[in-house]
Amino acid sequence: MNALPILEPTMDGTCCSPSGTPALGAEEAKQKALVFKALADPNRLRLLSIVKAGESGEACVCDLTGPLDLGQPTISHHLKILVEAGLLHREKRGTWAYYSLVPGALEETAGLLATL
Amino acid sequence: MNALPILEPTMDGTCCSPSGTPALGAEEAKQKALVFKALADPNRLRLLSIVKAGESGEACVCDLTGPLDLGQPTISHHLKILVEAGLLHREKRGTWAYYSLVPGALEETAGLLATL
DNA sequence: CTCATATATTGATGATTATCAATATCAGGG
DNA sequence: CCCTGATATTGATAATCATCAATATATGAG
Repeated sequence: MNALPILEPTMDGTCCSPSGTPALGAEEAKQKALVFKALADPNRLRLLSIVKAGESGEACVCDLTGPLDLGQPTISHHLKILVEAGLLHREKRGTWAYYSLVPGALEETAGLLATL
Repeated sequence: MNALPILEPTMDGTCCSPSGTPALGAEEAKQKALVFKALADPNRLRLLSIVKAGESGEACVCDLTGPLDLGQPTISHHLKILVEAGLLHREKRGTWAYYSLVPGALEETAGLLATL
């Protein structure tokens, strides 16, 4: 029920994949796939993009329901997936929930491709 | 029925997304999501990894059915998806089909994250 | 041509997912 | 306390997807 530390150290025994990575193990692959799963939806990519493009670096749900042609519950659902993937950070201020990019998360995800 | 040139120039009117990208359009997001969809499966990540790790930089289907616990038709199916996403290249030599990484494809995909 | 082997395609099935409508929670104002 | 507005959760449904069994295609050997 809580966010998985997907982008945290792999914690499956081996630390940091010993440079000359031979091939991807089943468990490791499953972890990495989770992040790409979160990115595998056009609307979620647009959500990330809008959050990133914003002046303040953050956006509330109400800023996001407009551009995308989706209902509010669906937006909330997508945002939750992005948070659980470790890509977005959620901060509740008053009635509003503000979402912002987790610093370095996109770069780290790009790095996953280099270490395949 | 043929491979989509997903990683080719965007060809949706605007060329090269004018540096200060404001936000991701619906069409653009759909295209980018296709590549991440291809990466959003653990077994496909492992296939990419094995192909990449191979000495010769290529692998035939018979090299891939072993490590993954999947039937041959399923492997073929996953490979097709990776080819259509522009990540793998397929070359038929005799009875065998050799798959290799499309040069620069992974780097280009990593770049997609930077230009969200 | 016939056979054996490697790969691809088809069709079916169970699992996952995206979406919405309805409802719940939660904070602030009166 | 009650109301309003913002966001989250639940339950249902349609679509997509991963997998397999069966079959098809294609290539080289004899």
